[in-house]
Amino acid sequence: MAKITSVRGFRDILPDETPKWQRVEEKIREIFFNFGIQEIRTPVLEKTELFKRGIGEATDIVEKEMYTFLDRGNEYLTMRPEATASVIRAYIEHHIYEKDPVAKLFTIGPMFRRERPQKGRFRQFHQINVEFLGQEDPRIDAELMSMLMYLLSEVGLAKLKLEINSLGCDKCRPAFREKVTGFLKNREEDLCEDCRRRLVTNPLRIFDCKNESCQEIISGAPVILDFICVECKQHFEKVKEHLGILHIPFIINTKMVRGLDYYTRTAFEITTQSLGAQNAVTGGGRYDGLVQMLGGPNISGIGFAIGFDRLISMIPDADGQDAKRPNIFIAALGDKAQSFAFSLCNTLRLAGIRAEMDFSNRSLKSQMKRSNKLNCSHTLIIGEKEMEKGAAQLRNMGDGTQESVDINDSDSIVEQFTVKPVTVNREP
RNA sequence: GUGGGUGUAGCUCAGUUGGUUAGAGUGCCUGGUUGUGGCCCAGGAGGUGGGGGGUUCAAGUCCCCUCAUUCACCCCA
Repeated sequence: MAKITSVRGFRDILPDETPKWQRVEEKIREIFFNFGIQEIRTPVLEKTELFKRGIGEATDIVEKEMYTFLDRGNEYLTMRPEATASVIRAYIEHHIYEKDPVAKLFTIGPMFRRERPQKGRFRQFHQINVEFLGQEDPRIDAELMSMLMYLLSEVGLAKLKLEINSLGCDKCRPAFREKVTGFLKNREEDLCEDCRRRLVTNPLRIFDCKNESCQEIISGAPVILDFICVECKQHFEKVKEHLGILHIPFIINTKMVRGLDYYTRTAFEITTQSLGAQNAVTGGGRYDGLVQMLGGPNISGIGFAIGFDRLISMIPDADGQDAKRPNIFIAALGDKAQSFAFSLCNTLRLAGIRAEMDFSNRSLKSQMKRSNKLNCSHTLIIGEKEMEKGAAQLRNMGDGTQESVDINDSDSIVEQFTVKPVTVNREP
């Protein structure tokens, strides 16, 4: 029979890697807890319309990267390419703003975009999203970014670069957009092929172009910060001020624009070296018009997304951080001992002890080897002799010492391996 | 969607200008003690050379097609 392989761009995360994912996720949840951010879980499948309206019809994501299909009910559905639109949809649908004027939400899960896979880019990838809703105060922008920087350093990333910019609002951005378009129209012939196309579809993206000649042209282009309105300007000033208060280093990148249409005012991106071309670990920004655009009240919001896969690939391996719990391997020799061990193994597990055994009834040497390989702290040896005497040999795999234990007194074995519970006082 | 690289054992990879039984390390199994792991030693299993076609007396090696993968562009987290 021919092998069935996974779908292109969809990968398996194997047992070797999952402890790292768990460790990082645990750390992140802990930080979110301290910052008062609650988890929300939304479906992977949404109506296509949600993303068309939320992300923007003319964006690359919507135009050519979404997994969209006509459902049996004659309705277009899409595997979510990002999470913000879904979270806002749920926020509106369940009237979360009625319960509390401010909502701090996070979600973790797979997203889907049909791009050509490469380093740090998969068709199913994972994001950690945070959305702060109902807060227009620039301090929340600073709070969000400082938390993000803290979070990334806590999970082990170094040499992070925070870049910020303001994209203005729907009052001032259109004017700037026109200004830029006008400026670039005059130099259209010198732009690269892609940028000539962008001039029509999304002129602001030309700022991002890596082509040298385009960069040269754009360096003389109007700067958005000179065009944003007084309110946006003040907001941006306050954001910078409060990042300073929290001692968060940042650089202003007036050329940074975002790829999704819903962003307004504050936009930011954090990059590192070690990722190859996909150097963006995380990015985000303010989206004050999005809630309304999706049929809700006029509520402001700001959020970010971390590329979980990229994050994981940059974090050094645990190296013993996944602490070995006391555990035991039962080496049973002979049929009688094997069936006794089968039952004992279960008893130990039910008592909360990680226990393993080998059903093969192989030589003691082989079973010892396996115990060693599994990194067991102890091996309980039960053979014919032990079955007769009712006393097995408990070998410490660290120092090689052995002691005799009563095999019918499983309670005392359990006691030896039980970790003393640590009491945690957590405010309700 | 565009361009380049790479597909040889479970894994990481060698393999000279085409040449006879395709190798190493690691992992796996067994043995070196009547029933004691790690280190060491010995032996063993494991390969349709990604797939298909072609050139040739002869192809893992050269050519074409195809698939997969990877890096970059694009785009983004």
